[in-house]
Amino acid sequence: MDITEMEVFLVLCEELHFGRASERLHLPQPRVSRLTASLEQRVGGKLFERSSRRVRLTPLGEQFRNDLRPAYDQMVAALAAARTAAESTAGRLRIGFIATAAGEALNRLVRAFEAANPDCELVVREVAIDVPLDDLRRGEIDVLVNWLTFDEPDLTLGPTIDVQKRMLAVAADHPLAGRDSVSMEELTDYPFPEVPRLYRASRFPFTPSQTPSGRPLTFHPQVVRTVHETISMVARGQMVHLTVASLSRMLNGTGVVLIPMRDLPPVELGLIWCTAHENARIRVLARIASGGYGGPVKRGSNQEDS
Amino acid sequence: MDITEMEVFLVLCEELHFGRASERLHLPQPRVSRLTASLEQRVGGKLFERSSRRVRLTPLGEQFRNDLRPAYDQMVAALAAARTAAESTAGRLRIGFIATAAGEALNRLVRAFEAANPDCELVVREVAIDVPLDDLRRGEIDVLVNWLTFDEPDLTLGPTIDVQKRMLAVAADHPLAGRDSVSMEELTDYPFPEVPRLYRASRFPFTPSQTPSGRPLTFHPQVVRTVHETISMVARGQMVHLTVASLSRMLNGTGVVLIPMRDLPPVELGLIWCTAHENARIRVLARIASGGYGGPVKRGSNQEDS
DNA sequence: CCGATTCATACATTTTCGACATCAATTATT
DNA sequence: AATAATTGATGTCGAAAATGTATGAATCGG
Repeated sequence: MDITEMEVFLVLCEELHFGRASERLHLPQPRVSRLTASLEQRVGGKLFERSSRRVRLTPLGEQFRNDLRPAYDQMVAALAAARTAAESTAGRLRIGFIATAAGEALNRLVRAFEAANPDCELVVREVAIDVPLDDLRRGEIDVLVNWLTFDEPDLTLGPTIDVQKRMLAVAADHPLAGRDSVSMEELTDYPFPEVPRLYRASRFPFTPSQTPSGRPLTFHPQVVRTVHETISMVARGQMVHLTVASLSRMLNGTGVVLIPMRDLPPVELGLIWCTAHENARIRVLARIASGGYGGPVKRGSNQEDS
Repeated sequence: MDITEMEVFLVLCEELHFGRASERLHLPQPRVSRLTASLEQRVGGKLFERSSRRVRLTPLGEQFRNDLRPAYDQMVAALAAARTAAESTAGRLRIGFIATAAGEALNRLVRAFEAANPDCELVVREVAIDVPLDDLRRGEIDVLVNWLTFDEPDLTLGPTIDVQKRMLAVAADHPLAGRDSVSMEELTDYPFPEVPRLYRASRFPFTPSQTPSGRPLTFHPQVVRTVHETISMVARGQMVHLTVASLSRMLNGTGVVLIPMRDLPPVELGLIWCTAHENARIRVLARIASGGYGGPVKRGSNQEDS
């Protein structure tokens, strides 16, 4: 079954003239002859009744045209739809973010994208902090806004949209509460929330498992799932938490305060997506996000830690 | 747009394994790889997310599959239906016959065909004596049962199903009525019904326009359209008519009698169809009709006048 | 009877296809 | 942690198929 044969057949059905059909198809006329003959052999009967002076459909040809025409149109439409889906921004883009990542940087990005791509339906939703990549891999979201600390082989680390200084969250009545800054070395005896495996096995641990000098940290046995659970635990003095400066937004009246970390570099907030699921919408979002900083960064290419 | 690419794509969608897909498609595995890559380039985006260990559809691939699958199935079905229509006897076969051709030979043929091809709906109807080929060419009938006296370029003269001796129909009180036989040479002064052009420009005139010795016949100015009109005119002595022996069936009580023609060869009754519209049903009918006499005879090949 | 139009065919060239060997990446095994 | 096995991608070469140009054959109008 050859698609060219069918295209020739369908055009010839309309033109009923080999010469005109060949012009419409941008094919030499002998080819129209041969392809028609070939299709007739494939079908097993004459499709056209033709002399050098007149071309008409046979009953068989008419039946075949009636059956084939809608199928062919549908096939062309399917290809066109796929091309559109691949190349146009029209469609839907689902952005997932972890609670801590919500902030002005994300809002700016979303607004800029919406303004530039009114034909794209944008869905922005929060994803669980402990399993954000699952949503990405299952295709429930298209892009994840998270700390760029992973190095997964199937993911692309996109542009950075924000950089956050590292802070320690402690209860207001914690011994460290009044300090101007804190070093990791001082934290070995305070329990941290257990870090999901994902954040441990990273190119850049969001929460290190030991201090720069190599001493292990202490981890609280209880699993916390959301940032609010963590804040609650910290407020009650059950644990301390390594977080980012922007968390202050959420701390009003919680009895939790932030202290700058002296020996932890800032973390980058950025876009992450499945390399295989990349599409025009994602590329455009990444381009907008990167602003003047260049295009998306594939895994492996070392992104600079500011 | 290449059909092989799509077949590979659809099979790969099911197998999600290049090796198994290549087996099912009877293609070498490298070709499956290349064709998939080619389709992806055509579409403009990745259709599969693949590592050496796992193959999965991307969202784009899934959409494309959902769109393409029904179109492809429909296309395959269209081709299958056409092949069936071309090669199977299932369907409808419309046989047209002229009134004079009705008789045992036609009945036998119809019964034999019906018995052998119960899946074929047979329609047998009478067609006008003056324009039988129009019905054939317009596709209102598939096969015509008529005297094999034509030589039209677009028609196939099929097998003979009956041979009829030539008779002259005259009124019972006609001067020739009592004769054992008549010669053409005796008929120059009796008016014949006007012969449709079709029957004049033949390889073998059903009604000659002159006697064997070259003397012209006389034709009645009035046009007769059916055999019954002719019988009526003959009965009233308005004309004589060159016909066949089997017409006697219709003459009971009409006051018309038949006299054998001495110097006119018998005519063959046979099948005629549009060469371009030939199909399995027609071929089978022709084979049954020809009995032991061989297959259908194409125009040009001189059929023996018995 | 002649010329114009139109569909079919012949042949040289280019392209594609199939088979094989091999590479690169990933995972299971030891 | 090192190794073997599996799997998809890539390179190459001879064979086969498709393609384009030129030409032939049939029909119709004048």
